[in-house]
Amino acid sequence: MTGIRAKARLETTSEIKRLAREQIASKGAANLSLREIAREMGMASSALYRYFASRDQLLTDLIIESYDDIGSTVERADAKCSREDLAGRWRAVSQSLRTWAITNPSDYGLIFGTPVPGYEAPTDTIAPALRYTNVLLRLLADVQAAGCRPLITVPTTKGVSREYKRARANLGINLTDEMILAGLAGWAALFGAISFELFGHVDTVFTDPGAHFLALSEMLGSQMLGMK
Amino acid sequence: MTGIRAKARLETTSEIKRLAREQIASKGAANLSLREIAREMGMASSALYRYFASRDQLLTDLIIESYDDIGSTVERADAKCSREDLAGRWRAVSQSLRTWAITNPSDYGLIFGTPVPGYEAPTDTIAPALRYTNVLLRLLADVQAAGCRPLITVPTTKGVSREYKRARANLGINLTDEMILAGLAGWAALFGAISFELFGHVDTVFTDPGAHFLALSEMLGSQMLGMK
DNA sequence: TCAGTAATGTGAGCACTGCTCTCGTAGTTG
DNA sequence: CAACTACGAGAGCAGTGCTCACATTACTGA
Repeated sequence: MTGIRAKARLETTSEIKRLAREQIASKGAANLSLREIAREMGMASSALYRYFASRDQLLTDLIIESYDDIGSTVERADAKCSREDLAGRWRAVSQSLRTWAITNPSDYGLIFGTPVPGYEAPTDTIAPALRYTNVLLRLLADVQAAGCRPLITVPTTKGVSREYKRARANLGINLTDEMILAGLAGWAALFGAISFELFGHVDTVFTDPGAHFLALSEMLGSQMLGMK
Repeated sequence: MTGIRAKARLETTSEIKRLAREQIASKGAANLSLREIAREMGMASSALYRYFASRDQLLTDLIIESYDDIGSTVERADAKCSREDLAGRWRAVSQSLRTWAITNPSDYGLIFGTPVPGYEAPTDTIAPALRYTNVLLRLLADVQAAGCRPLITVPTTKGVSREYKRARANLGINLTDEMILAGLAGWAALFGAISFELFGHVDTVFTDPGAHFLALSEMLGSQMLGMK
């Protein structure tokens, strides 16, 4: 059963992934080299294909792990707060997002950066990708249930409410149009700010982007989303 | 002066760039192959190095062109509006941003996607990169001058106003803390939303992301930024 | 227990990549 | 017209992902 091979396989697999992450961090996903991994491990490059069908498969596995990592990080941050402390939960979630992104910049790039054209995200990635999303959705539901109202209204554009109706169905939630718009706006602002910071678009403007990010998330939570 | 060579050089250079963009669009920046470009042009691969010092140099040149392209697109959209029509200008700018991104997805990815670690953006890219930013900054300045006030206040976090003071100096602008925060929030939300859409993170949620984007930008402009 | 099977590692090899170097040719310029 | 320089060709180097035939070695069922 749990013989020598099964154990060795696990170890080899995770060692490959570890070295792959190292390479991606130092030289970028584009320059990930299976041969170099094999060299570092002292084995023939062809042996790697016993563990991963291709370079793309290895990358996909790393992406799934990263989704799970950010998912559990955000879940933990949210779980630490009292359920009624909505503003505190929003703060915890947004801070944990940025912290995770800064700690694992190459993983963030892997997930939220430029995708490879034609790379169809395998279905295996969908569930892990939903974990961090669900934390926000649950928070929004709790906000709505607590009677908080976002400080905004939805412009009466034809098609918008139909689109939001569809979103409710697809995501299995029951949020008002205002809440959906406000939630997506906050979500987009957080990730936009993190991407700007991580991808080097505000280097010349800020010296302490964290201070701005904190102000941003406070503003989004308390004022736009109306959390108390 | 303007001999046969000078003319041929311009033509060859732009033909290389054209084919490069084609390749990036179909196979991604990571899979851009100089040899394939040479093959398609019917010339030796080594000849390409008379025009671009390296693959990276070619990519850098493409990035600069893209910055200029998005910059002029946004400038044109803004210029079409009456100066006093602040809400109209915001709408025009944000719509032109998304339209450009959707029309040129690979260029958007090149600029706003995952950067290559260690790739130091050459100084040549700074000026073109500021063009689209400046359109927003001028709009924010006009909004402030018109007496509009964003519907938000800046949380009194220590360090934030110091940071915004620095931003004022670095960008050569004179906006209030509220306006800076609101402007950056709106900016981040727009790009966050575009990135989510383009990089395939809302595929399963929306069928017409444009409707949501319009609602988002209207909300950001009229309510968060307080444009009239 | 022991033969058969399946998992694992090897090394050669194919077709590709970016890039360099030498060498000949053909525009340009004093 | 001679000297110079820009340009293109082709060979070659070191690297890549991936495949395949071939050993070896751990597991497994009779």
